[in-house]
Amino acid sequence: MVSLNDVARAAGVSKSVASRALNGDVNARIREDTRTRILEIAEQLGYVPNRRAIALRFNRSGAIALIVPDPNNHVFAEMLSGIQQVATPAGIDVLIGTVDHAPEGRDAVQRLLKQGRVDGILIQRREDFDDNELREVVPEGIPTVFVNCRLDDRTGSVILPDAEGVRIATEHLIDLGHRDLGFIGGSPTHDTAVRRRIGFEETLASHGLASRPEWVHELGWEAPSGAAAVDAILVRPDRPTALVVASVNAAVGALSQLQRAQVKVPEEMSIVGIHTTWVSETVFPAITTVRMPLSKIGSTAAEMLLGHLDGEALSNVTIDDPAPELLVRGTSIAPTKA
Amino acid sequence: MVSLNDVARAAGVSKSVASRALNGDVNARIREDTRTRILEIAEQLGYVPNRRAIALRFNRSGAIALIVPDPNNHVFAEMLSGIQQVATPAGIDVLIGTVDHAPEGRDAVQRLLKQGRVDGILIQRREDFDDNELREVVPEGIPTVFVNCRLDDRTGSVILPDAEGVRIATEHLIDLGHRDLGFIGGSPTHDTAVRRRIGFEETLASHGLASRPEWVHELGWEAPSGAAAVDAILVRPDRPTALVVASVNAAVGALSQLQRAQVKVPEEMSIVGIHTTWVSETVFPAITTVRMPLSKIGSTAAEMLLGHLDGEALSNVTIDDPAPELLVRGTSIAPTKA
DNA sequence: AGCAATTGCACAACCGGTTGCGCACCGGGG
DNA sequence: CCCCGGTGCGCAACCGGTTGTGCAATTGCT
Repeated sequence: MVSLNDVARAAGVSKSVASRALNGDVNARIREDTRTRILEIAEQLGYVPNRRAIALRFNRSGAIALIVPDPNNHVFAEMLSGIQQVATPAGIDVLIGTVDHAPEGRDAVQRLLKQGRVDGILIQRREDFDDNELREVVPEGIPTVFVNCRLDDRTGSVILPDAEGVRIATEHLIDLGHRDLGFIGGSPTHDTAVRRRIGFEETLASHGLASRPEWVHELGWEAPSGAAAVDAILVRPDRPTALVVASVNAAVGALSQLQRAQVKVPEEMSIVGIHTTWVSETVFPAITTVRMPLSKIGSTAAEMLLGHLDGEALSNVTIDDPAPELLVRGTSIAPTKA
Repeated sequence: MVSLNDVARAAGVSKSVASRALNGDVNARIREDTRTRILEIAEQLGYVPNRRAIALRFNRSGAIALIVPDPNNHVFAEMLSGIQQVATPAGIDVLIGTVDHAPEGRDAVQRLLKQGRVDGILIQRREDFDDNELREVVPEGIPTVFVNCRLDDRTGSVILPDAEGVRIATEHLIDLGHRDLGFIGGSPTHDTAVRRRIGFEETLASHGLASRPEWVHELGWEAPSGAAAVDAILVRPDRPTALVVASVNAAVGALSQLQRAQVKVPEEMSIVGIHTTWVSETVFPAITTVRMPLSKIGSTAAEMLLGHLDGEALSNVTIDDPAPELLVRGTSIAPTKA
């Protein structure tokens, strides 16, 4: 590796002049020909500043960590792309990590910062983390932005318009003529899951409809939970004619489980999910969903974190632009007269 | 952050003694009580060595990069878990990156190393990278292990038993009685795709069956490619009774497209895919697949890279333990007599 | 007691950058 | 001629560790 010293020596100047020339220091007094000579030699030698030295000098690593429950998740991938859109131009690298339950998880996350590997973290709540556990993993004082989740007494979060998204999904079904609606939600330990369920209940209420507790199942966001919720609904003698599923993976699980149970979708049961992925677009029938601004949540969170590292205050933001968008596919039609 | 200096000062010793005590330097001559005092104080102060300083001193960052075509991919996630299993205990962090086409992609990858952000890279070939482009992105001399792909003249690769996996899939169908087999493969620019197609052809040949070129489509590994391949097969008057699909996402695409075209799976068309994910297990019918040792490929590649960074030679390895495993699900049955 | 060997620790250089400051040299004005 | 200010550059400290070496104090031996 060619170092600043190598450049300086080749140019016949000292490290300091070389550094100032390469950084374009306007206050530096350097003869024009010296400056260009240094730049040329640096170019020629392929000089690249050593991040490790910079990191030590400025006590900044130039990296942030993204802590996710499960990298095997499309929602995460779209968020990541938004994060990279902000981080990469800023010269910031992104490190992906997962977090176990405390105390191992807590230690791992804190080590990242204490060791100076990263300057701050973006963290997505695990579905099975309650507030206390989340608080313990990310103690106050470490630069953190919560993504797609919120911890009540903490600032620094970016969330989606969850209630609004669910309202759009629910009203789509109501507009089609459905009156008997079920809800398959995430685990209620997760604040996002709670917001979505409330969005469902409120939308029903605003249309003068009642929520049927036996049709509301909050088991989790992944496919098996969606399938289990369908099982729980199908054992009952009376069924809803449509399901609002508060996640896309659970919607895939629900759809498949309905097909397994020989319930025709959408003829006998409509489904609307939240978020859209290649899977929900690919399966047959493709799933009607509400697209949420996932990429935007990533970019906004990254901007907030980077700003915070530069001294700006954290805040709690809800992404409302772009607005949630209904994507009508093949799993939602008017209820068939029985 | 508490530094070594802080510990030394609190213990009333010099940096050097503190460092040697904390590192358990056996050659160091330190009085026993001094040593324990230092350790206690370090513990008490919560001292954690600063990685940035270590990185600068040893010219090692303690991180590796995993370059993938698309983090939104289950295959990648399982590999990542294998990598983390090796890297984490070794104190090595993993940075996830993607790579564009040259020259931007090349520059981005090389900057990671030149800047000293990472010590080496694990790279998975993009489906649309030919040998030359891959070679350009990762020039000789930078510590690299190719994962799930191989570049002929380069050492340092870990691949799957691709031909063997496809053989198992193909023979499963032949054993069921299928004689008319189609093949949906990845883009032939990718060496893995080529190995799998060859595995298909050879298995057919070894059973005295002929491959029908019009039933062999190598469009890509993702769901839309699988769907497109199905379209291409269905337009013909004669059809195979079963499909070997060389990836799992394309298998999902193929299954859904068949359902769209009202072709009953598995009654009218069987499908066997390669790799298994929650999607292939969830959809209805669940897809019969061959599980490949994806986690192992990750751990093996990580071990090779870390070993190489410690001076060991690179090699080209095929993972044959655990062996590929046939998972019979719902998309493969004996052909129905027409 | 005298000398060598050993013990216990501190000093300082180094990794590769950035940056405050000082110094030599130059030209211009009184 | 002297002084002053500006110009162009180098010196050295610093970030936080590791490590070769030096030096005093203690110990051991005769």
